[in-house]
This record gives sequence, structure tokens and C-alpha cells, in this order.
Amino acid sequence: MTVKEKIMDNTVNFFLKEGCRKVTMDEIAAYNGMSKRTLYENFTDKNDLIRQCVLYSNELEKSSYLSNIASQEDMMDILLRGHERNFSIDLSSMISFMDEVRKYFPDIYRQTIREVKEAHCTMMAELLTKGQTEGYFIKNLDARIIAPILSEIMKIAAHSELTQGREMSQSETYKMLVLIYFRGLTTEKGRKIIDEFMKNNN
Amino acid sequence: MTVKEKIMDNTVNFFLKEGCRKVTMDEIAAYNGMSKRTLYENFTDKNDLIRQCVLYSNELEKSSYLSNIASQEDMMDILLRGHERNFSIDLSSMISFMDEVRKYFPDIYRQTIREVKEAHCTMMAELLTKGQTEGYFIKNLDARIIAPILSEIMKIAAHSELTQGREMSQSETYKMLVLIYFRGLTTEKGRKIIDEFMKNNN
DNA sequence: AAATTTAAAAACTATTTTGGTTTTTTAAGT
DNA sequence: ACTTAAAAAACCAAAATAGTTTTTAAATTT
Repeated sequence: MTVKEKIMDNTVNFFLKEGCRKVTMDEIAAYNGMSKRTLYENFTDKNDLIRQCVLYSNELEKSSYLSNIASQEDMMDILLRGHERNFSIDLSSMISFMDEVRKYFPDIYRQTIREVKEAHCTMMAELLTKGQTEGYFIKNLDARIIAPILSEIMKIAAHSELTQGREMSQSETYKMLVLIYFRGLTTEKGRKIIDEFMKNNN
Repeated sequence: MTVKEKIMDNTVNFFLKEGCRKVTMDEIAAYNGMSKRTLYENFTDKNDLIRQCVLYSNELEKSSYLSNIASQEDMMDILLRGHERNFSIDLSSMISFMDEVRKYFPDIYRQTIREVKEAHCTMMAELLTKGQTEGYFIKNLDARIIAPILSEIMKIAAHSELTQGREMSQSETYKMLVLIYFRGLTTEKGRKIIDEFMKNNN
């Protein structure tokens, strides 16, 4: 891991905790245990830093995805394991980070986040197709429509007012939202596995 | 239909088209073909007008729902017919109207829209339960969780950036989002009907 | 141990952002 | 049409912050 990567790895976490708008370069330098000078030797300015952090976290996600695919695992395993991970981590901080970028760094948003989203949709589409060829999902689905819907659905559980003021947990909501949607995509074969999973996880 | 109801009926449409924030009382009076004086004889102020318009449109929806229920129709018919209507009307204007109320008339939002939403969720929950007792939906579902999720899901199709910049229609998106989610809720019996419907509507 | 390199700390400036004030415009209500 | 209240815009001063430069300290090399 290069110095630059270390900085990005560190700073992404900082951004997720504190947001990127109100965080100052002094604070970032302090958080990384270095002087501003060193920071500026690695990144031309704050925009550059944020942009590269976004790209970096996308790379991490992508490589995790690739290793999942490469492992040639069963589609349903990938799905349910990913699902378990998704509602254990704090998706909402990532989402509000993204929202802040859109609002206060529109250039970065246009250039970077859009393509990150595209990448995400591409992954989803590939997974979907894999599931179809393995016989878990019904055939008459257009991946170009379903994939962005999936991205959107995942966002709601974390983001919306669904959980606020009600007596349901985020993981409960996530399950009923995402798992039920996936159940809607399944064939008999896939449904069995999801129903089994739900039986063991309620 | 009383004068007051006529005004509300008219003004709701106006609000849906133009929003309620920037529309002036002068414009509303003109739109209704009356003087401001007549308007103010029926509503104490703009807040009152907006509040009553919200309640009125909710009443309309509710009575349509009640007549559906009263007709003792098959659950799946209600669902699929309602679904067809939903993606033919312009849900998005209703949603942005609601958003404007939340933003600029928070008092009305707290007092009125919240209970409208509650009413909507109650209807959804009732429909869900009906569907369960009729054997279309799986049993192990908590209506208090599913109902608000359904409301939320319907919003996405109309509202989000899903349809923007992509080559898919809103109705296509709505179908793949809402119908697939419902499909996820179904038993064998309900699934047959949805699959039949999808076969005839693609 | 002196010299050299490296990076942190601190100091500094030039922009940006923010908070508060006044003026102007808009729109409610009579 | 008129009055009044409230919202928006324009404006300014003060604070905060990005980015640069200088100084200090510590590690490394010779």
C-alpha cells in the first residue's frame, strides 16, 4: 500500500464519518497524522483528494465484486452473503456522503459518481444474468431495467423515512424490501433458497 | 357539489400542475373564475385552502378505495386494476406537490400529510391482509412493515432519477418495480395471476 | 558528528463562506 | 386598488479555510 493509498483509505473513512463538506484540509492532515504540506504533495487540491477518494472506494468495491465472481460461487450464495453484509454495514453514511458530493461538489459528481453508479449497475446486471443462466431468476427480465432498480431499492432501506418513527429495525426493513424484491425475480428453484434463508433469519 | 368542493377540486388540479408555493391567491382566484373576495369567503387564508385541498384529495382517494373494497372483488383484480391506473396517471406531480408542502408549509405537513400517509398505509395493510386471507400472499409478512414499503416503492418509479437519461419508459419501470415486488409477496396461487398479467402486458 | 534530506509545525495570505443588515420585491389579506 | 407583512435580493463585514511559504525538528547519510 503506497502512501497515497493509505491517505485515501484513511480519508474515505473520515469522510464517511464526518462528511466531506465541513471537513477542513487541516483536519484531514491531522487525521492522517501528517502535515498539510505532505497532503498537498500527494493531491493537488481538495477536489482532487475527494475525487480520488471516491474512485478509490469504488475500486475497492469493484475488486471485492470481481473476487466474488471469480470464485465461481453459486449465484444465490453471492446474493445472500452480500445481502447479509449490506445490512450490517452502515450504508446510510455512504449515501449521505454521496449526497454531499452531489450538492457541494457537482463537478466531481458529474465526472465521477455517475460512472461509479454505472459501474454498480453493470455489476448488478452481470449478477442478474448469472442468476438467470443458473436458473434462479426468471428469463423475461431486462437487466438494463432491473439493475438500476436494484440500486435504488437498496438505497431506500438505508435512506428513507421508512425506519424513522416506526418500531422496525433497519435490517428488518432491508430484508422485507430487498429480499422480497429478489423473491419476485426468482424461479421455483431460486425461491426455495430464499424462503429457506428467510425461515432461518427472522 | 358545493361551491367549496368545486373550488377545491379545481384548485387541487392547479396545485398539481403548478405547485402550491409559487402560485398566488390572485392566480388561484383567476383560475377559479372568481374574485379573491369570494375565495376568502370560503377559506380563511392560503394555509386553510391548501390544508383543505390536501384533505379533499385524500377523501377522493379513500372513497375510491372503499368502493373497491365494498365491491367484494377478488384481491388480485383490485391490485392489478389499481396498478394499471397508477402508472397511467401522473404520480410524480402529486409527489412533488407533497414535497413542496413539506418544505414550505411544514405545519400543514405535520397535521395533514402525515395522517394522509397513515391512511394510505392503513389501506395498503388492509389490502395485504385481504390478499393473505384469500391465499394470494404468503403468510409470514408483517403488514406494518410491508405497507409503508409499498408506499415507498410506488414513489420511486415516479420520482427518482431512474427514468431520467435512460431509454426506459415510466410505465416499464413501474411494472418492473411494483409488479416484481408484489410477485415477491405471492404464493403459488397469486404468482400465476401476476405472471399471466405480465405475459399480456409487455 | 556534521551535513543533508525529509517531513511536521507553524505562520501567512488570498479566497470563500458565513452571519447579520438593509433594501427591494412580492404577494397575502382588506 | 391599497396596505402591510413577509420573502428575496443585495450588500457588507467578519470569520473560516484553502493553499503557500517559512521555520523547526528529526531522521538519515556521509
